[in-house]
Amino acid sequence: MALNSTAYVILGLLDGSQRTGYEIKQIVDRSTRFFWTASYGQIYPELGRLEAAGLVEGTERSQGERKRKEYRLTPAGRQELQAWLRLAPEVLETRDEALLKLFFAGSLPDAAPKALEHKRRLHAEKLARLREIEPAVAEHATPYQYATLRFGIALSEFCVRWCEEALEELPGDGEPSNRTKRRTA
Amino acid sequence: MALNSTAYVILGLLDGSQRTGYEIKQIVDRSTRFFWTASYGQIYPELGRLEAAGLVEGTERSQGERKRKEYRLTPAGRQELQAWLRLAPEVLETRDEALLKLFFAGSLPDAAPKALEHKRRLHAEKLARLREIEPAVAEHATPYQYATLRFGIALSEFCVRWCEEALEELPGDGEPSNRTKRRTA
DNA sequence: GACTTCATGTAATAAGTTACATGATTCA
DNA sequence: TGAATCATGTAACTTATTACATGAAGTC
Repeated sequence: MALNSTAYVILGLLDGSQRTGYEIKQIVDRSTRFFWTASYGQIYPELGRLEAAGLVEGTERSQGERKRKEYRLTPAGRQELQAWLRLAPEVLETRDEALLKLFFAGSLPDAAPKALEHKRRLHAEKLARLREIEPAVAEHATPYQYATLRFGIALSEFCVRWCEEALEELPGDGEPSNRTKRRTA
Repeated sequence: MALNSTAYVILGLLDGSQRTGYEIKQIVDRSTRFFWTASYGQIYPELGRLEAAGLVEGTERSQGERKRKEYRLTPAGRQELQAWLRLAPEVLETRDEALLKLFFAGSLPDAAPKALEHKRRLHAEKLARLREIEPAVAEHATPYQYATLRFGIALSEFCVRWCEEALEELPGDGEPSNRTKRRTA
């Protein structure tokens, strides 16, 4: 059937519960966002395509004047989700701007500690957000969903620690004006 | 000037060396690829735009009939690179399909150990590629470039270990037919 | 002579973000 | 009554991938 990744996020979130596009977006933002994002501009058109393909089914649940369309998985949609789950995952990508700046830190004095400090801060912020949602996930989500969260937490902790250690090991650390290493190769 | 991220990868790689688009792609594939990718479809058009903006300068170095255009950084290009290095990094994104499958593992019996095994394998493969290039990087690259590589290695090791531990902690591990947890919430 | 690498580029497509437009309901 | 939240959707744009087309030079 060749669906895109957003489609599987939607199918997965609809398995067992009926949800609106808005609710799907809310859940993504509080859970999969940390390793897989989706925007309204993807979710709403994709819901339409999935409905046309018979993988989800939408029901109007408008209360009064307020429109609201709840989607649920069809048997075909569930099969599609399971078929995807059986395939070996391939995508494993990262975009880390702080690391890119560290990579090029030879082009500007003092860029390395700055990059490491910022990287540390970004991981610490992510860690804080993950810890915030932890109690709710531990109670309400599946053990697998909780496992992905614990992975995110452990990973962020590791990254924060690594940055701190790298900052300490940096030659000339502490003393701000001591910038030696330069490069022209 | 509002350049895109590919532009900075190019500027960074041209600082100190003249290179062709082809060489830039080769270097990206062996270094920044692990945290920041760029394809030919981005690199060649971007080199054209950067030249039009006066940030890089290309020189024909065709040997015989074989065309070859080497680019080098202009002073304006170097300033642009340094200005970018001074800004706080923001982008920190991950796309992890294995984690997404673990997240939805409640929708298919046995999906969780499979996802974890695949995730472990992907990290182990990445780790192997990073270790392969380590000696060359340790010798020829800047200490900052080497630092980013060591981060990649340490991170991959962490991920491999986490997957192994998670597999052990999984209820019903080892015995293949013992799949309990299901979910319909 | 065949294969690989060096080398440049474009076209088509896919994926993803952001901003906008609209409006009801709920809560303080 | 004013702000926040619920709710749907589209348009414009940016970003990125993939495949294609072309051909010289070097290697086995």
